[in-house]
Amino acid sequence: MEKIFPEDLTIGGFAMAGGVNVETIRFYQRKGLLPQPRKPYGGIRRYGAADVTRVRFVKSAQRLGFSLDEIADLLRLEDGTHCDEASGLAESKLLDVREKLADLARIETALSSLLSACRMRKGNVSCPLIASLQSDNAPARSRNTRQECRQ
Amino acid sequence: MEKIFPEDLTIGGFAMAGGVNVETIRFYQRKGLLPQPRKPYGGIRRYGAADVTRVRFVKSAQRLGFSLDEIADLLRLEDGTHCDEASGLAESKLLDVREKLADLARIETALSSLLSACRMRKGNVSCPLIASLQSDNAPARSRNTRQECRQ
DNA sequence: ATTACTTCCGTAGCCAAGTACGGAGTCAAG
DNA sequence: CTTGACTCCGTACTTGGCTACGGAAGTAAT
Repeated sequence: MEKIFPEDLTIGGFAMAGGVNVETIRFYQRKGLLPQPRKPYGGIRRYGAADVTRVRFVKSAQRLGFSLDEIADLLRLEDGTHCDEASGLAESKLLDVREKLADLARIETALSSLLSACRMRKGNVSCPLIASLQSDNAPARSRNTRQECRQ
Repeated sequence: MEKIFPEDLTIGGFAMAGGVNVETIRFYQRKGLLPQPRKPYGGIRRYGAADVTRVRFVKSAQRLGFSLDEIADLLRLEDGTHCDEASGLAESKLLDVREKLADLARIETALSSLLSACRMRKGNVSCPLIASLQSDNAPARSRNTRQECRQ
């Protein structure tokens, strides 16, 4: 009832399970994002659930704006490096992630308030989307910077 | 005391204020991400604070994993479109943003617990970074999927 | 008016991240 | 033991997002 394939996908099945295409798998192997499993003597390589997990992680992190190189860093954190080597990296990534969280949260607020305002059809609701990512540098006299949804 | 230039940057100053290079400004204009201000008769275009705000928004959204096309969508939300046309788009972007938030939050948790574990030098702390983005598809029998930091 | 610095505009080049291609080898079914 | 589908591997092409280049024209200081 759980999972039928425990450890023996070919690259085709692996790609499908990971939601990417075969060439992408090979590309990631070349970049070192995925390990290349031993080839059983002139034969065909096999892949398991851990590989699928890993490729999905790559794709998710990518949607969050990390580059493949940054993702490689993250993966090195998880893999067998010493904790003390890793922790500096982890720390900087953590700051990075927290900034992204804050920015996203601001966008979320802006979008959802925009939506609820539009839903109750008040007309002329303000659309503070762009302003949502301001935070630091304030233009102060916002004459023409604040725009309105045309009812 | 507030801002010295209210509305009259040349493209060079604009680019500098936005933290991008001049060519990027032009590129965004071609893509429709920035409006091209009227050219005052065979002369040179001027830009203001609102433009700077806008280009910064683009850069921030990009760091969050949005493509220029998606950002154009977001900008259309803010600009003069009808609320009712916009709200469908806003809704789907909101879902998108919320997924990203959740993923980022999971990464954040994983990173910070990794860090604090490493700091108190317990040795053999687990590195649940990859697992953090799992949520839906569980490989169930995690035999070799869970790895450890080598002390 | 000359000089030095921009701007303008079009076109071309660059890098990251894939995606496609083609020929040779492998493998399971019939 | 052939056929069809797949793998392997190298190389080449594509797309998105810039970045650089080059010549003409504007502009500011000397």
